[in-house]
Parts: sequence; C-alpha cells; structure tokens
Amino acid sequence: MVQEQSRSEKTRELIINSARKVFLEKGYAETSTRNIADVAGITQPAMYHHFNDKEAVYLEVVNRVGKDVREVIGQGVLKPRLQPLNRIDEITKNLFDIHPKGVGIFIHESYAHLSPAGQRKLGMLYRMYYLDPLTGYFNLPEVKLRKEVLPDEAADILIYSLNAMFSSFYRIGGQSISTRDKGKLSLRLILFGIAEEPDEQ
Amino acid sequence: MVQEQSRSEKTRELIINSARKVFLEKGYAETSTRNIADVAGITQPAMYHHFNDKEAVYLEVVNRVGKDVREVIGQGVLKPRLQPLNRIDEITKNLFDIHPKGVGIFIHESYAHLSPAGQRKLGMLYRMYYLDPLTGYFNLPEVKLRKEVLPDEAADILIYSLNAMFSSFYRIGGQSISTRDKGKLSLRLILFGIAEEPDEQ
DNA sequence: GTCTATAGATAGATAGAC
DNA sequence: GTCTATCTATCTATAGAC
Repeated sequence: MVQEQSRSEKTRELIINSARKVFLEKGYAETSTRNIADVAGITQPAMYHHFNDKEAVYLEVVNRVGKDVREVIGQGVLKPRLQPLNRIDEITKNLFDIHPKGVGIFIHESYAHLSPAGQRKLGMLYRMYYLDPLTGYFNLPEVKLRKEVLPDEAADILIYSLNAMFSSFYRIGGQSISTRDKGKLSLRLILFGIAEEPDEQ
Repeated sequence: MVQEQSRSEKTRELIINSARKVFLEKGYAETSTRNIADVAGITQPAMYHHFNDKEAVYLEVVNRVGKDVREVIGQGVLKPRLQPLNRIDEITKNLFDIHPKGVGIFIHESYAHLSPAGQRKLGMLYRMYYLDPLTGYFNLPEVKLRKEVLPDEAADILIYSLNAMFSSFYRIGGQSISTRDKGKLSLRLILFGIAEEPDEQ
C-alpha cells in the first residue's frame, strides 16, 4: 500500500512545508510567493506548476496545520488523570508550539485577503480543526461552564483571547502580563475572568 | 486667543479627518495614501506637502482618536450613579462607536508596519490613551478584581479580548456570540470568565 | 518540471512646472 | 500649495524556451 512518491509529489511537499514555516511566522499578507520559493530552494514561477495560486498553497497549509491542531487538542481532552485546568493548560501550550506567533496571525489576519471562496473554506477549516475539538473539551462533564455560556462559544472566546495574550504588540505599552508566566495565569484569567462577580447584578 | 486658521492648516485638518475615516475602517497596511487623498479631494502628492510620510499621518490620527478614547473612558469612570458593570458596559460601547471595526485593526495590526521609532510612539500613545484610562476604572474602590490580577493587566486584557469579540472573522465559523447581544454578554464573559471556578485548584 | 524574462498592478515617495 | 509626471520597489501571475 506504500506508494512511491513521484518527483512532482516530492516538490509539492517541499513547497507546502516551506510555506508552512513562513505562513505560520508572518501570516498570509506578509508572505510573498518568493519567500516561499526561496525557502524551498526553487524559483517563484516553479511554484505555479504545482499550485494554481498563492491562496491554494495557503489553504493546503491550513489544512495540514489544522490536522495537527485537532490532534493535540484531542490528545489533551483525553487525559482523565489530569485536572481539567491542567488539561486545557497543556492544550494551549501545544497550540502555541504549533503557532509560534499565535493563532491570530496565521488564521484571523489572513481572512480579509482571501477570495470569497477562500474565506468560506478557511471558515470551514477553522471550525473543523480548531473550534469543534475545543468544544469537545468544554463539553466534558467535569468542565463546568458559567451558566450563560455555551460550549462552542467558550471555544471561540478562548482562541480569540489567547490571540491577545500572545500578540507581539502586547509588550509595547510597557511591561505587561506577557513578561510573567504566560501560561497558567493567562488561562485562568480567560477561564475565570478578571473581576470578582458582584453578589447580584 | 482664537487664531485664524490658515489655508495650510485647513488642508492639514482635512487630510487628518479623511485619514481618520480610512485608517479606522481598514487599518494602516490596507490604507493607501491615494485612498486618503481621494477622500480629502486632493491629489496624492499634495499630502506630502503637509506630512513627511504615511506614518506621520497615521500617528497624528492615532493621537486624535486616542484623545477621544481617553475622554469617553474618563467620562465612563466618573458616573457614580451607575453600577460598575453598567459603567464598563457604557465605556466599551463608546469605544466601539469610535472604532467601527474594533481597536485591533486600528492599533494592533498596524504596529508591525511602522518604523522602530513609529512603533515606540504608537506604544506610548496606546498606553497613554487606552491603557492608563482603563486602569483608572479598574482602580476604582468599588470594582473588585480577582486577587491575582493587577489593574493595568486587567485593562490590557479587556482591550485585547474586546478585539476578539468584534472581529469580522468571528462569524466565519458559523453563528456565534456576535450574532447575540454583543455588549453585555461579551463583557460579562471577559470580566467574570467563561468557566466555573473549581473549589480549590 | 524548472528555468529566464516579463507582464500588469499597485504601492510610497519625489521632481519640477505653475 | 497643488498639480502632472514619474521613479523605484514589490507583488502575483503568465509566456515560452529548454
């Protein structure tokens, strides 16, 4: 069942892996097709033999990265020995191992630069690989959400809030949360909020 | 004391106000100097008589917008008749009246496209006009923060989390929180978190 | 299948006439 | 002070030789 990889397939994989590095680091708009070709060690037009356009390369990369994301979230959910808070802490740690500059620069900031069809596809991949697996975590019986929050809303909010925590801009206003322990502390703030809840609103 | 405005000063104001509209809507990178000039009804090179470069126009706009932001936050803080939650709700509402596409597209996404000097200045303005006034709210004696959160951290987290809530990308995964009441609900999630806190961690 | 060459678009910024 | 014309750089994508 192991198929020999043709030269074309090898080059295609090389392009995808090179593009993965650059897109994860700089996002869609700031990545040029020459950047990708340079990392791959081919000329820029050669890329167009393997892909229709830049968008097709990006969406294939999102598909590959997304599968890894789904995998690490799924592994984190299925660790019954760990407390729920330690499990979600491990999930976010693995999420940022995959996205060195955060999820936002890779997914959210790319959206506006895609064609309408590309935007629909990106939305689909984001839901399938990021939101749905995290919804699985918040659906665990031992994870207690605040009563007005639905599991898929919690997943969405968590990813967006994490974006914020790991933004490089986070430091420009002076020393801030990112200079302290980014992991556990940030996560507690997102999960449990920043303020004391008033007795009755 | 009322000084007559010269023709040059009027044109400069016209450019700033035109740029303000476009930068708030599209952010720094997606705004071209021709966009600004078109809105102002002048040619693109004419802009360069009044400003050294695109960055100078942007930073002047941030300064103007920032003053308005400081103003609405300050007004919100000083409303002792309102409950704290209603006050912060009013503050965020006014914040998004000023930023129709959210604070992120105007401030945070612009950062990477500026010169080092511009980045330092933007960081300074962001702290002065956004973070410090909000820190004032979280310093109010009647606002109770969770014990591990400092007031300036709370300010930073609030702005970043609000970014997320109002991102246009927020909808692509299907119907989500943004289709419900964006205001009070989102704010409660940021302030008080999404999860029930475990009895002891 | 990959290359060189280049088309075609758009960006920020400058030169110089008026 | 504003204009027309243009420079320079960069980008995505294509044409066509090899």
